[in-house]
Amino acid sequence: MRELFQPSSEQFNLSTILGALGDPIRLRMVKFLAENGENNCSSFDIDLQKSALSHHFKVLRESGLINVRIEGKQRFLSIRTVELESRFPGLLDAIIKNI
Amino acid sequence: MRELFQPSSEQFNLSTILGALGDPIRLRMVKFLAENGENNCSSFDIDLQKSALSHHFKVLRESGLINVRIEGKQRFLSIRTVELESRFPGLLDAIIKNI
DNA sequence: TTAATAGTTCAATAATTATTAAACTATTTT
DNA sequence: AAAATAGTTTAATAATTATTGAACTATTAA
Repeated sequence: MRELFQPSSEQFNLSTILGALGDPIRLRMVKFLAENGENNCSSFDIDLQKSALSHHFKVLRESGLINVRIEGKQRFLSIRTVELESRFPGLLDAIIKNI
Repeated sequence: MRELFQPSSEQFNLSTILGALGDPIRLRMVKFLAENGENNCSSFDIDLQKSALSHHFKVLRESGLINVRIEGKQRFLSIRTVELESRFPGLLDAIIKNI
């Protein structure tokens, strides 16, 4: 499987990040990760095909919002809390508190 | 001219608001209003036709981000700071500080 | 009262994004 | 080694959003 691109925090772009969250499904995904911490892709209770879920994970990942850790045949997703906080102080907190 | 719809703060929706800001042009518009306060539509230095600008103003307005005050033949736009703060505490500040 | 100004709206098209279904990759289990 | 699992990728289509240009509305100025 190919490398999964993840931007460095200097590459983060605010409107890209807001755009990624400007979708109810992706906002739900982030809310779930904020509440439950790192989880694999199958843990999300969202009624979409796996390829559509994968698409949304990709948008979140490429925006810089989530990290993907590969372990065996699973991918564990988590919010890039530290990098987001250092690049956009206070932003993620303000969003998560208001989801 | 028809009524310009503006949602009440109870009607605000987080992903709609984030989606409205998830566009570089609209983020620029909000940044301009944040820095310069209320301004009319022609004050924005953005290279788009007036109908396209009007479209972006509409997205911002319908999301609840901006207020439109009609005065003569001009429309004065401003950020709905108070209502946004009461509905999503800390959110707008965190975004504006990071634009 | 005609023309100019400041926008909005509409219809058509272009561009982007989302969804599906099938094929694919890598890993683990049997 | 074969089959199952956990996803990703690709190609096609559907749906949404953006842009243009022209027509429109309301107000003000000549």
